Amino acid sequence: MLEIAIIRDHFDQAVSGLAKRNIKDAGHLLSEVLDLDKKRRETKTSLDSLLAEANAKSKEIGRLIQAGEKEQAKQFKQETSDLKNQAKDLQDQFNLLVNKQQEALYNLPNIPNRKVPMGNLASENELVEEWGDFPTLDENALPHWNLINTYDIIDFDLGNKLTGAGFPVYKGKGAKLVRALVNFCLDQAEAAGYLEIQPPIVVNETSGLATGQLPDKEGQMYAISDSNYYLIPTAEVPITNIYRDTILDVEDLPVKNVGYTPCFRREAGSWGADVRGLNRLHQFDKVEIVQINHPEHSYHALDEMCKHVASLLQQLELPYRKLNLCGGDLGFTSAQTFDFEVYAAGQDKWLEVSSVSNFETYQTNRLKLRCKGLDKKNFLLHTLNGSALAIPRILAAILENNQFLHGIRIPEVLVPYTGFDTVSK
RNA sequence: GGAGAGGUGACCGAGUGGUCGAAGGUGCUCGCUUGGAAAGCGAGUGUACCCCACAAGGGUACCGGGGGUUCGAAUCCCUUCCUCUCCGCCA
Repeated sequence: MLEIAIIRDHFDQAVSGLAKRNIKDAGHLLSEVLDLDKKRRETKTSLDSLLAEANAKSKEIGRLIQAGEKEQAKQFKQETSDLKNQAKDLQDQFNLLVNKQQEALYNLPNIPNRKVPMGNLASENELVEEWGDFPTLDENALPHWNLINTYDIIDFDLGNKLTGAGFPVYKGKGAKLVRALVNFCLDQAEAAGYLEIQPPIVVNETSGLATGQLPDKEGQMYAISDSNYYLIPTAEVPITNIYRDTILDVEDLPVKNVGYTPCFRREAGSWGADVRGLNRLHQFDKVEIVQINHPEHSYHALDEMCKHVASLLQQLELPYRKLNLCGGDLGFTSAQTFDFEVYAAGQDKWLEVSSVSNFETYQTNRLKLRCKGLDKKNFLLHTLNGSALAIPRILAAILENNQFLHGIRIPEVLVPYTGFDTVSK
């Protein structure tokens, strides 16, 4: 949720920022919010003074009763009662305005950082880095959804039997590869100073609201019936919510957490012919890095997190490209996002394996995650997160890029984790 | 799942309708004291919003969450969540 103070104090910047997202009437939307805010404050002011008067009279009643002046007290009671009735109406008005303002703010996306490029389509994302050479494959090279059958390491039919589409069963070396990748990612993050967290993978409604999955994106999460619990779509939700309603000290910063969790996504409506095999799943494994940082250092942290992701991909020998997402492609809550895509040679496609974002105060405003400054004043912190990494697509690229005639070579860095260097029949 | 107890500020812990944003203690900050430290003494020490210059100052709300009774509630009533103890069940 945007801070009302930002809209109030930097109106023009907010308008031009939102314009990058192709929101045409941004100026109109924002002035509406400011109008509501103005009314809200005016109502608050008169409500408060009414209540102040009623409180003063109430106290007086206490004194009058003790002094035995019953008649006077009786009259004050009546007066106070009237005041309270007026206050009640104002209170209702005030609550209505608060809700309206909040709703309006919920519907406004984050303001893109000024380095976010203009653009509407994914094709307009800015290529900022490219690494690695494309593998040269045999002409009989296969996409991973064929390879996994050949070597019997991942079984979609079985998953279908147990659950449904998008819930694969990993077997033998397939299962081992997943475990190896998770452990590799966790170890790398730990070495980079991240504290490992193993959170619940089921969260309540409050948590979903705080990180913004609710109320607008219910379609993304699986809800558990007969409770207000949800399966998490990413470890970001439980890990970030650890810090909901907290005030950190400057010395606590930066907070760096990493967590491995399965992630569950309904992906309602996004199932298509181009989404095969491991490219898009309803359940998948992901290692997520999260940082909470001082506003002055958050963009440095964003850079640091990108370098971390790049290092993982390089060690895994996967050719990748890094994209600075344009306004139109930017996630609702993000101020700036870099996507990492690896090249999967078997299907000749770039697969998004990591998305690293700075949310600035957009999340912390709802989370009420603040920091006590040296001047004793509280201010909102910045949150950042990124996948490091999304396992199935990494696995897909490894399988495809390292295939040879009778097997698949495992990247060297993974061998200590897998215990084998080749997948073969 | 059954029975009972309880949720108060950073922490411990008073408070059963009026002057309680909340006694007392601990912790923390600043000052005095000291060669230095400890002890001691004094002052301060929550969050959000509103007025105002985001100053000083003032106001409102908040004693797990929500609702109610009352002129007035941390205190009474309803509801919900959570914690603890005992019993049962169980990886």
